[in-house]
Amino acid sequence: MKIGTLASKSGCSVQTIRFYEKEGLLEPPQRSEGNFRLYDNTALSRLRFIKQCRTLDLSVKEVRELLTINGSPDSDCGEVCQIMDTHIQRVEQRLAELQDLREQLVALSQRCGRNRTVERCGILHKLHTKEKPAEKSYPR
Amino acid sequence: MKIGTLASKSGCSVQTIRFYEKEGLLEPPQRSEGNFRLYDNTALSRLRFIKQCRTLDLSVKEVRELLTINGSPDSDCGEVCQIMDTHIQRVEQRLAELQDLREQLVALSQRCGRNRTVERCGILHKLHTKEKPAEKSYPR
DNA sequence: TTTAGAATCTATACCAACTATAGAGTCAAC
DNA sequence: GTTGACTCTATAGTTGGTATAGATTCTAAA
Repeated sequence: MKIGTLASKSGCSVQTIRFYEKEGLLEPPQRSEGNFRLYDNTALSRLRFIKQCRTLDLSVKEVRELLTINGSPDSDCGEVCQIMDTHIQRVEQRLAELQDLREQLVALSQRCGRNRTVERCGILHKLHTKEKPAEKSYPR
Repeated sequence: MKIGTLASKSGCSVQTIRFYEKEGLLEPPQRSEGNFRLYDNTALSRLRFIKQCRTLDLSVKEVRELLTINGSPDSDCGEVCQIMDTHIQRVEQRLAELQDLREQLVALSQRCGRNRTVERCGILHKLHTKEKPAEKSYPR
């Protein structure tokens, strides 16, 4: 099948498929006489695996690692578990940060009784607070 | 004060300050004879305001809007409230997505009893599931 | 058979919000 | 006068794609 067919079967865009190839997630496929990429069902499976991983927010690098590990079926799967655990921790940390952020935002939002002048807006006032805010990081 | 001093007083890096200037958040400051940027306390306040907003994950564009609004103290603050409300909704949506994601990841992680071969790893097996996953978006 | 349109190709630029580097210039102290 | 800290501009890199441009290739109707 050509790239457009693979795209609709996988739910990835054509550009994304080419991008994954460039990133080494998909192997360079065969080419037709006219230089069109030709895929088989193995490629489709692999692409679905990749998409599944990306839906779970694993990075492209992690997906690449998982694919490599997957290529040696007899080694043990410790690295897989490791990657997942690390990822879960990342997600949980971000979750905590966002919950905290949400609270701050809601509290801030309530400081304005609405329909005030800019000069008297409680939100802007609070944002102008001089305190050096505590160091917090919201990466990515 | 020079840019390094402003950086340590504000908690922003020197490069970030120059970046904010390029992005129109900070006005181009005076320059010394040797072409060094020279800031006053007004610039420091403004930068702290910007940092506060960024800590709350408002986009640079939104911060620029807030700064503009802030420049006309007599107009009403409806736009401010609007920006905050929209932002809160965004944060809440992302929060919901992440919670869902976390559940999926934990469930997936539990499928491997650890110390298996790659071939028998429940995580990898599940990731290879052929089902076309439901459309979900985790933007940004 | 011609020809229009769809699909594909490569290469490049763009997004956000910085961070990092190179190579040059400025300034203070010893 | 020279070392070293600081600053300057300009450019590239980060992540995971998306969006072009311009050239080919293929397909289907006239």
